[in-house]
Amino acid sequence: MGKEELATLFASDHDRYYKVNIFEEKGFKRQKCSKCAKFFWSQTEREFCPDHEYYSFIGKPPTNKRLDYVDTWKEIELFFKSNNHSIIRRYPVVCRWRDDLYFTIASIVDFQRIMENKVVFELPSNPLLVPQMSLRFNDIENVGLTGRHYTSFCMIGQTCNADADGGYWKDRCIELDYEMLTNRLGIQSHEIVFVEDVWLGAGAFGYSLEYYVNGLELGNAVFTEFEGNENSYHVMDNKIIDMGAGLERLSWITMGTPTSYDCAFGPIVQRLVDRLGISKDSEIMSRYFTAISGRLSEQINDINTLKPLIAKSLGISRDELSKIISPFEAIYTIADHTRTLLFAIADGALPSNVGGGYNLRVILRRAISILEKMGWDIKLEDVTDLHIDYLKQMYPELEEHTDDVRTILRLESDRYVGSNERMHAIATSIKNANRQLSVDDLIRMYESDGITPDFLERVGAIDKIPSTFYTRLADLHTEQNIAQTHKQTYSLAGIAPTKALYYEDMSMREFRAKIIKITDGRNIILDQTAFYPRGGGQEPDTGVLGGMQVIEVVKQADIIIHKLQNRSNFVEGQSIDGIVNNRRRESITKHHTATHILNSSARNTLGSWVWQNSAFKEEGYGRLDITHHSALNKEEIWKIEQKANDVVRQNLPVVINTYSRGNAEQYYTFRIYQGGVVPSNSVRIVNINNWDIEACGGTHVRKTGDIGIIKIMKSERIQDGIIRLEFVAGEAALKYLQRQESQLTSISQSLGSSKEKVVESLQKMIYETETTKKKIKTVLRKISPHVASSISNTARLLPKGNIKVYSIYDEELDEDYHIAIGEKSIELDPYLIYVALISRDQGLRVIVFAGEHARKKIHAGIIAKQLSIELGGSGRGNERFGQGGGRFKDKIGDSLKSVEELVVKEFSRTESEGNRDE
RNA sequence: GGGCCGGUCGUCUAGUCUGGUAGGAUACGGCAUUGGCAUUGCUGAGGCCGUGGGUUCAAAUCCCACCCGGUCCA
Repeated sequence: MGKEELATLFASDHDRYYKVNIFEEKGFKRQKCSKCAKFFWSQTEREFCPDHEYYSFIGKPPTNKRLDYVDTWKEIELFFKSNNHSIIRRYPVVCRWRDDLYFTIASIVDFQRIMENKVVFELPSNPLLVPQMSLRFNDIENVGLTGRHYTSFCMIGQTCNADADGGYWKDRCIELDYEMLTNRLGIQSHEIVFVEDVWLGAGAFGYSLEYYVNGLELGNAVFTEFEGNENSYHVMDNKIIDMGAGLERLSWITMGTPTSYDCAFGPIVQRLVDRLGISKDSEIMSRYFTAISGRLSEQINDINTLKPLIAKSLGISRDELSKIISPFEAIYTIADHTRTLLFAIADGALPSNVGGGYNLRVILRRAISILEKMGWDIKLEDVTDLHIDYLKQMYPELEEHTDDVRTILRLESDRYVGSNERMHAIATSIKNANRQLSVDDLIRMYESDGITPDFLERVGAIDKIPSTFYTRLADLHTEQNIAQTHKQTYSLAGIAPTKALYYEDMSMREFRAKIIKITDGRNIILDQTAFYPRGGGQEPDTGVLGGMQVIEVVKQADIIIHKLQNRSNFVEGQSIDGIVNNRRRESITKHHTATHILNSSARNTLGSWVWQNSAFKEEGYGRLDITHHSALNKEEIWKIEQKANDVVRQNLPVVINTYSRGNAEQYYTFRIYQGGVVPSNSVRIVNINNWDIEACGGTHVRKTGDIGIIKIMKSERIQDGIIRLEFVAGEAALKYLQRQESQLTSISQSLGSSKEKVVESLQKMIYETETTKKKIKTVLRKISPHVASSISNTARLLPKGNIKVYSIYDEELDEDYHIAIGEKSIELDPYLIYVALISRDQGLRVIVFAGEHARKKIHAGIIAKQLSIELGGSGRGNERFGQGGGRFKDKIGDSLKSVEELVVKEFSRTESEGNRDE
């Protein structure tokens, strides 16, 4: 079902879907927009829906209240609190509870969990209100320019499950919103317009009412009533209201400032304006942004084409307008970008070149380049401090991250400088080389070095940007194929959840259970089991079930499936005994608890931006990927290891309890989601004496001392922003250390040294090898004239052309020697042909030199080639020098004999050719 | 998540397509010119061509894997 059909469906019964009590009570009438045919409700007669209106509130807000950003929130918070809503702390902007999103893009996302490809809603309270900071990067170009676009904004989420305790449906929802607008914000009710719309999501849909004041959309109440598809749908058991309203806009409507940025970033903008000494023409600004609001539409979404038109209507030149507006556009953009970075970094995201981090790096560099372009000496981290100072009233947690945010911003700013220097160096070399660049060159430079054609044009490396550049670039990115990982699933309809004995008693290794179902003779489902299934990065248990080997255990929903190595002849209903491989489970368990300890140890050592990215726990070793901006050095690794082992030695208790998700999140914060998405309503919290607290379904030791020792084997940067630690714990650590020692022992034995002095001995050996190499070179240089002259004397004179031939087979010296000697020999004797056959491990090498006179008749390359072919290989070269080789060592004698013959033949050939030429 | 680019004396780089003695610049050492310096000339030292495999008589060069750095897109 498409959006249009849905709209028709709901409009056909608008009294059922859109009419709410308050409309009746307050005299709102349904009307049709004469421009776009949308239906809307308002108290006054209107020709158009608010989509076609100017922002008439700019300069003259429709209320007597003036509420800045934070005060607007406080007002709304108070209102909903007094109407039985729980006020929920904001969720992180980094969306750790959904695999399909990097960032939280709307308030409703907080309460959505994906379970088996279906979205389910889980509200920690009902009804509730949340000031959810949300990040969106799809409209970056308009940020700072339009007065209302952001990369981050606060979406006030009024969320309600209509069918749960305390729930309400559309009448109450709109009544509350109406009251909020009129009583709390003081807006005249005849200014409010509700527009009918529909909402269509994955597997669910509903209708919505958007509310506008003076052309500005303030909020949208979505009523998700149905689930299913066009062919079959039904009313949901738990209908959901998702009302989202932008705090920036709610504040803006009361303030009537030129832009909403003046509200959201009020004190920040003011400080920057003061510091930079910018003068403000409020009159022109108000008129300009009012004009923008009316003209910016889907037809004209490029603000730059609008600017000349607006300048004309304001009666000033384009330059004059630009002079007034540009500094503010810059300040607004910087304020927006820094606020987004502040929230993202505080919540544990890092700028990088992959994943969501890329968006952060883009806006960070964008902000810096604006600062550069304006010539302003302002640091991003100073702006984030201003934000923190303002927003801490609403979001006190930001203050804890002040230093960490500064650290990351400084680091990234420095990286930008480095990358900028590289860009300039490349541009300069292009300019100096005076090379013409093709469109392909430009595309390659952009994609692989980040050098934009705009930059090249600005610095004068190219004359102008080829017209085809952007279309070519767009073409390159239209085709994208996304690889889907396929997971094996079993049809398990009607099977009861397996009782997880491994949770009830983590020490249980033997149990008796009844077989519920068998497929393939190999996949066994039991009524209960002590086998831990694969999950959360922990490898499954192995062991024995009814005498058969279990090689794999997986969990699908709440059902655990055991895979046997071979087909069994068990029957359903039979009772069998299970035995879990104890050694394996113990070792995996130690590695798992060690992962938690290391994770917190890394965060304490490195900084609060460290989160677990993923982890893997095997019998023999563990792997922990953490988010961190730079590769680790030896000292950092040692520190992390040290702290982790301190925790082990303190023998802290590991306490596991189950909480409801809402309570766990609000009490322990989102730090608990290190392992990623938890797909259930109750959360198992593993608490290592408050050193580390994580939501985790894995098996753990009772006390940290049980781990024995944790040893980090290595760290590597697997991608930008992610560091992998590989480690061993318990017995695996001991084995690792023993292996290391035995290697060290054998190295020191080979060196004839002791383990204590092995480094010293090795360095000495390397030094000796190097000096020996040098000595050989010197010796060769010194003796080569003497060897050359003796070669010249012993060479045999050929019957023709005064040419001498020297040939040798050498089993001891290498080609470097013969190249040096050959070179020297022909220099000394211009009539000489020097041929060396050199033995190698397998096969042999041929070196041929021809002196200055000899080469007039004899081509060294040809001699080398022919000799090599005889020897089962091939060769090449020029008149002076040729080389080649072959495999047949047994033909050396023959070849050596045939050298003279070959030379004579070659001589006569060139002789006759020479005659022909004459 | 999907791509792309790069890694060669201390530093900057040519050579890679098309396999054949790794070359230049700069800094460094020595000698000469000079009262001294700048300069200039001559000369010397400095390279497991990121690592490991493969192909080949022969690999900086071609193929594969990995490591390190950079970058674009979703």
